Amino acid sequence: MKKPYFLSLTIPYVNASPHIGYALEAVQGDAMARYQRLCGKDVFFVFGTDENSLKNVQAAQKAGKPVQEFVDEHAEAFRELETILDLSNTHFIRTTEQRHVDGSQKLWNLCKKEDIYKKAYRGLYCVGCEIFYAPEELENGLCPEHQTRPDVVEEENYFFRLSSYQKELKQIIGDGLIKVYPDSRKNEMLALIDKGLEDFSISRSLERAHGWGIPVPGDPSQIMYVWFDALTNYLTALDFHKEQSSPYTSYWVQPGEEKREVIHVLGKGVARFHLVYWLGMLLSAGLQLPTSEFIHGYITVDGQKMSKSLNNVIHPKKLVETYGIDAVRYYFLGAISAYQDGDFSDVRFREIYTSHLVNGVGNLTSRILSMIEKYQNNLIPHKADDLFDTVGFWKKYQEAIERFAFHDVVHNIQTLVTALDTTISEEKPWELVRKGQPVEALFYRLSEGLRHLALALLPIMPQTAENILVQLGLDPKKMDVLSVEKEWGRLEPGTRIQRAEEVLFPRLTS
RNA sequence: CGCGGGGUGGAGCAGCCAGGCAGCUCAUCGGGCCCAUAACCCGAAGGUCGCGGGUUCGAAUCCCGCCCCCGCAACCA
Repeated sequence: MKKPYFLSLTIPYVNASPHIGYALEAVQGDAMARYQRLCGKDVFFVFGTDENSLKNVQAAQKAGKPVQEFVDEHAEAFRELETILDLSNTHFIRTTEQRHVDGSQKLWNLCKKEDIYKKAYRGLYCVGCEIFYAPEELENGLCPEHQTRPDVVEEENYFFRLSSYQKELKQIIGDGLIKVYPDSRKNEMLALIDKGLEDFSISRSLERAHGWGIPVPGDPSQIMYVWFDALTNYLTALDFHKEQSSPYTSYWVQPGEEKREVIHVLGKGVARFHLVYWLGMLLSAGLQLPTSEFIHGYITVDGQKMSKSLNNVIHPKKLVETYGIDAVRYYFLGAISAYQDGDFSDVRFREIYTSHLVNGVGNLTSRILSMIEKYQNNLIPHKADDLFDTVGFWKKYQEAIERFAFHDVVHNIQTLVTALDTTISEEKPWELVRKGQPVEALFYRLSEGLRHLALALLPIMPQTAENILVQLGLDPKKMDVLSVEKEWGRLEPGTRIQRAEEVLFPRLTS
């Protein structure tokens, strides 16, 4: 039986169309999911949409549409990322689904009674924005958006007693019971916990929420506020609401499994909610915790933060239309550090596209295949030993990808590309052929090396990788697990290559 | 004294936690090759590793102080 592996992305608000920041997370999560699947695991990979927020209500009003209609349309735009970015997610969750409503209420009810209590919440509220402001956010005491004086509003809300879990959370994160990538985020969270955790509000009045959202169990005057209605998607996607066996049982609980694997992928902005609030909620409910959390940085555009006011927001759909899915995936995974903020610029994108993909992977593939075609009559010659230390290559590759260091993974792949290119230049097969000297061993090494390259590219650029495998005369559908495929010599002599007409990455014209 | 991240050849970054020849990608210059998508390979130039001090045989790396940039600043995801 395959080992279960759960991986989630965060769920974005649907009040705007998806930008490349979300695409970064989606591609990173997808690369990991594909890698784990390659390792033979049974991967439950979910993403979805956060539709309960007041922000969505406001956006719908602005668009002059009923809220449900509005979120339906926008959820679809996010779901489109599946095809736009070639995501391999197995599930999709919308927080307006009934199973999510049921599951969220179930989690609320499971929390210890003493952890949820009512308290007066008081704050500065702007009627125009319909949000509360912290005093320091105001400009001369006025709402920065509307230039009006916010009202002092007080209402009864439910609060979650996070303060009770301070010690436990510190231990869980500090002792590495939950692995946090990268380390710097772990330290940041520990520092945050050390400063003291305050209880947080988990509901809003029905009125203030415009009646939109999930009702608090047993109190119809209150609507759940973000934490219990959004973070819970990780459970409800697994049909947590069901009493009997469900994906929740097999992927989250995994009875009898020694080493559970439950992974959240998220952005730095929501780290504290996932590593503090969410864990606190799970602890209170007596449920098992995730096992790792990977926290990526944000994307800037030409060195600046993406924002509507700067009008520099980039949408993945357009990017993919221009450069192709795999080029976009490659940039996000290889040209940006997985652990820090990264920059996107058109100039750099084109630079990477040309040097790494056109001149690198693409050119190398046609180089090798055309020689097999020309000099070996399209047939893979007899086997020869490994010239490229693929054992060492895979060791580094796996070590890097398992800590989500996709930039290292891609760098490793580039090194293999260079090694293959260098070998060709040094061995000069065309010269050997002219002189009538043996070339079979060299061609086997090159084509088997190319197979390893394609294998390594599967999580990064799935379409390109499969394309190369097909050209090598292999069937990507009939692949074995990575531990078997990464052995040298899997490419059988006599295999007929199927060289494609089109080039892998066309050169940019302008 | 709020928190975090960053400041490394022209550009973008790795290296720092566990001190030991300053590395990668791109760009530039010179050479080679002709299998390949005018691609590829080799070589060269280019850096006071933000600044000042300290520890050490030895510091980009550890310690102290300072400057600059970017996020976040807690019921605002």
